[in-house]
Amino acid sequence: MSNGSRAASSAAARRPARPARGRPGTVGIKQVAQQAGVSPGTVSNVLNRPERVAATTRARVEQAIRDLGFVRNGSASTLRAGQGSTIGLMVLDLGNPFFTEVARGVEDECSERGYAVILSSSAASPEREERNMLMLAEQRVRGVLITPVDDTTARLDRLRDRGVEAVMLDHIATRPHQCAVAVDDVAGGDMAVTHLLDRGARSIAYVTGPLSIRQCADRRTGARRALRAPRAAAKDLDEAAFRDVIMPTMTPRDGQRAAERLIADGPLPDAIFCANDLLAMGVLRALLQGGVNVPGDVALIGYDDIEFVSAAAVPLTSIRQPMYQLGRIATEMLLDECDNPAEHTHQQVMFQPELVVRDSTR
Amino acid sequence: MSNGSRAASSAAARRPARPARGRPGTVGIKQVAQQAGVSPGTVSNVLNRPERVAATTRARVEQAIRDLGFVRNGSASTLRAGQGSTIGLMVLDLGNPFFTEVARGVEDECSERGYAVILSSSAASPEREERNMLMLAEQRVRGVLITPVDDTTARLDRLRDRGVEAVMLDHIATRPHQCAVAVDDVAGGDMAVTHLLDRGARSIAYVTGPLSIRQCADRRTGARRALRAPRAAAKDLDEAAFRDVIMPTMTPRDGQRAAERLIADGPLPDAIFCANDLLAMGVLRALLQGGVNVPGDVALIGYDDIEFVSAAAVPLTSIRQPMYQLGRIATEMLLDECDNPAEHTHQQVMFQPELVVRDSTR
DNA sequence: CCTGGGGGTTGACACGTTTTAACGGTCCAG
DNA sequence: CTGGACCGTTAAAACGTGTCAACCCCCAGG
Repeated sequence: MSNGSRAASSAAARRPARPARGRPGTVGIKQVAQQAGVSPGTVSNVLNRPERVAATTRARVEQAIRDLGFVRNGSASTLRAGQGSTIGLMVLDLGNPFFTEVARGVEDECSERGYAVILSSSAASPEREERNMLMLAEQRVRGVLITPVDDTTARLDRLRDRGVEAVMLDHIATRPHQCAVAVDDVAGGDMAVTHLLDRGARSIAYVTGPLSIRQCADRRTGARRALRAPRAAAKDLDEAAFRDVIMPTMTPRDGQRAAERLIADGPLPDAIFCANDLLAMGVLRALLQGGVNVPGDVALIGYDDIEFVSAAAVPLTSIRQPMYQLGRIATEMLLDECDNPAEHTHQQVMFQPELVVRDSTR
Repeated sequence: MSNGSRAASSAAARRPARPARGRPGTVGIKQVAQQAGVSPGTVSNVLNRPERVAATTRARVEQAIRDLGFVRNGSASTLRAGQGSTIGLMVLDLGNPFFTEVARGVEDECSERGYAVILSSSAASPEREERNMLMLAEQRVRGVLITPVDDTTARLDRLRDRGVEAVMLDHIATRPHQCAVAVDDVAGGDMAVTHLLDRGARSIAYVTGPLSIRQCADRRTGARRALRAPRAAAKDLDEAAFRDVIMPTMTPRDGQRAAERLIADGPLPDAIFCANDLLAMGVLRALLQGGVNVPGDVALIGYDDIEFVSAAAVPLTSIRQPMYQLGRIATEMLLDECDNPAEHTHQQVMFQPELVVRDSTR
């Protein structure tokens, strides 16, 4: 479908015979030892506990390492040590900017601490999640950061019995002996609707994806909570002022259709709250095309605060989630758990979202 | 900065003592063999060449594997075999939707073929690239997909000498004995400007990032080529109709500033070509705010065709790059090179971009 | 001069798997 | 009845590193 036509300018050169210097990777700890005139054990010490070896010897070994271009064999280390220095990251959907930002945080933290990240996407399929989890287990990852596709608790417990720690991402832990990092979606929904009420809205539509998605449901719960709060009661408002528009998916196109439906169905609400910035951008477009003034006639607020909403025709107010931080903190917790499991206490960190006000509600 | 306040609801449960079933991961091929009443070698055969072992024996072994929850130790396999089944993916910037899409393609292809992906970001820093490359080498990856931060050819050659194959992503190979996959940016620039000319534009501004970025420079080259083409000459146009607006970075904010400058500087061009959709969205916003009609007064075209441009106030025409395909094909080429290096021919595949016309040039 | 001690280094073994040559058993053909 | 071929299985030797007990040497103290 979207594949550009491929023009192979493949003049293509036959691979030249491998350089004569022998099979690659043959430079091991032994060769280094020989070159430096020490025993293999000493080389290993230089690599892992440099303080135990005399400065002059160390220098000699390090020189030999450089001369020979030695690179430590991670498999052998891992095999011998019983544990490696890689972690697994299993996300729901690589196409979603949310997970991309999380991944960025994870990668940065790992890179700084000398860990490697094995990336894996379940693409929301339990089978694929299962398959990739097995692969991670085979790789003997130190731990796993996972956004579970459904209730994966049983699988995670099995993993942990095998020594693979896990931290759940953007998901509440169902068991106490489990780390989890999430953002408070109920608070986010509350925050959004409270803001709309403060701006004078007296009727609100909630444009969302399926309520079977936890995030959509939680944000809705928060929204309705805001309508029961004293602040709303003082204005003589209640949940009757609230209306759902449920779409099957959460793309801009869905948002557009939702707004068209709202326009067709009769009197517009004062404000629209979208479960997602992509939906919000679609809604915005339909409203503008329909001659509706934003925020004059209808105020609009999205969720996630992805980069692009500030560049929309009317910059969108949104609820910001600390996505990058989410990744970093989760990684920190996981590595802490790995490094000293003895005194590690399982935590369930809940981040608070943040309201970012822009023109669409001003 | 952007970290939501963290509210640790860390009632936190002390980790329960490890289940008594002994150290985890202790289930090896030996235990399976004992349980099934065969020798370790047979278990290995069941795992790797099932056809060589009698059906009944195989069933017995498989049952034992299930009963014990055995998971093959990848490190040991890799150590013994001398090569594993992971590849490295080194991108320039995980925040860029372009690389995200590429990564999605890579991950899908690998997942299907049973490979694991180690994700790594150089964040445009040569030091970090070097550091992470070392890590990949230690992991004994089968090969590397890399978007080089600068001229990394020397490093890549060293890698290849150690048996790590490499395919360059979105970059032209400088040596023939090297695989590379890229998109033809010159053609893309040509395509964009040709389209603008066809629509009747007689003066064009090119809003771009630094021309030291290859992509920006190539697209510009293509744009100017279009102005020298017969089609342009027939309309009595030449390169004088072309103007650069160079910004330090390529965010929506930069685009906005660029457009403001164009408005301030005097007569607007008939059309604006942006090196990037993010820039284009900023330009669009500034134009609309300034009361400029798009496409009536000024036509606008972006580059990349990221998902959001179709949801902009005026849906943007853009040049689509087959990002997902780029990742898949590159992975295919790399794995092919790994699987039979003997008869592998190095290819340099150049994808052709595609024009996607929307309202902003209609 | 002898002894004790300690820092520095050594060498052998273990990690879990794959591989290969050798082995025993079975069946068929001579 | 016997020799050989074939099939399935086995035992043992690697892969490259980390660990640890033992060892060597040199020096300080007796």
